[in-house]
Amino acid sequence: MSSLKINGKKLLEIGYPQSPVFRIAMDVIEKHYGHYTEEEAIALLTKVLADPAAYADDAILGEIAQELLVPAAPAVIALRETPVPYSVYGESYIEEGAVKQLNNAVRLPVAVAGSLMPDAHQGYGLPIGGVLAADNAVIPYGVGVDIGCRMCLSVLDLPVQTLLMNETSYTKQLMTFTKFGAGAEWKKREADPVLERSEFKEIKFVRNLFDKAAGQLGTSGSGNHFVEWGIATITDPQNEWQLAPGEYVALLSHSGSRGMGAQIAGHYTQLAKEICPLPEHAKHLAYLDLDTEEGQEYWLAMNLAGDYASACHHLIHKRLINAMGATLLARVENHHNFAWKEMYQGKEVIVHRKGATPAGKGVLGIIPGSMTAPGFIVRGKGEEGSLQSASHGAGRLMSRTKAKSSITNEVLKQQLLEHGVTLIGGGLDEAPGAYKNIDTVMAAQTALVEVIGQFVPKVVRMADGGPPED
DNA sequence: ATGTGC
Repeated sequence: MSSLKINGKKLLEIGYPQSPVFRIAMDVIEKHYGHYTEEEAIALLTKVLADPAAYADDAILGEIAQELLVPAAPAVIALRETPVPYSVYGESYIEEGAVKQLNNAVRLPVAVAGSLMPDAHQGYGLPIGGVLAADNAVIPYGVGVDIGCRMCLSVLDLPVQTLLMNETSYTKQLMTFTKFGAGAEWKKREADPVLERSEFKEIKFVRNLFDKAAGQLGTSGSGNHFVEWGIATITDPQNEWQLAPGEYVALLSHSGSRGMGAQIAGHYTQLAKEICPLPEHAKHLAYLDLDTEEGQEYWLAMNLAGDYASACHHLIHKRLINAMGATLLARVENHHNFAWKEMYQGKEVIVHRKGATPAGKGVLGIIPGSMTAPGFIVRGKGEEGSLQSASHGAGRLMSRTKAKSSITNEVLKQQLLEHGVTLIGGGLDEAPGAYKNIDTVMAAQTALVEVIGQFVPKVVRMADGGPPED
């Protein structure tokens, strides 16, 4: 018995789509029509392609026909040749990969304007430190994997000397009331209004995340997340709280929406990629139209994740402030991975900030440095060029892998010693040397924010160093 | 970033 094998090129010539049907057609011919000549087989396949419905119930050819009846994948959406306007702050400090990514983003059909912050570096889709305004559409990876990743600073009434002279109780409470690590959960759960939200009932995908969210409330996760005690210095006499300029004990935290947000990000970006196929080099920028059910659902889920991240910070701060018997004097907090409905040139747009601090006129924010470098309390200037945004930190100088291979434990220890910083947990990938100089970054954005105070870390807790290399 | 896979 001879066994006929159909050439893929022939299938293309007669108009077969490059889909699973290719493989199926080849297999069916080889298995059932091995005695045919190539001409006969091609004639048969041509007839099936011309009218697949007529063959749908055929015992043998039905397999091919049914695959042909599957609706074709939507055509790839082309990027525009001409970008919309975009600005770059601190261009000389920004790696090429980040600029290339923004260049794709400002060519999306829904793009309105873009901006790159001075701490920008390459990410997935939109770069970290990237800002993009879109027309009635939301890009899940324009928000990022950690939806609602944010900062929270509490300025307290504790005497500064208590932290500088004896940090024992600060360290002890940090160990008791913070929890780090991927998947970390508290054994004893706390009630919180965010867990009562109707989205947990109304959105099917979100419903399944409730248990994880309830267990992880008030935890910090891993990576660059931290909770730290330090000294805040208020420098602006005209500050919003009428605090006397000077030094205060303060608590600073950095974390996001934990597993819940990560699952939401993953689910809706997958959905976006199916609905909105973009060219390969821009595929992670897939967006959801806000007038669609999927877009609406993501918007609600994203906002829930943002509020959940906020609740996590508030619980951490409440527990630590209570444990120290302190009173809250001032608080500054902001998301830096999120999307907002804002006005731009008289029109409502969706502003994505992925690793960028909102900096509308008079809006307060906190931009952290590193575990040994100061962070800054800032007041936005409402600069339209940056879409009313600023950097979200110093930005990475080295990738995690590069930091782990080029920074030593001795160097890190020496830096901590020099700055009088106690580090609990943490890995070399988060060492100060892995980050850009925060002063340089701040100098590149004087048009975007004014500094009204700073924060110097003293006792820092992070997740233990990353998992062992494979 | 997340606890588990182009």
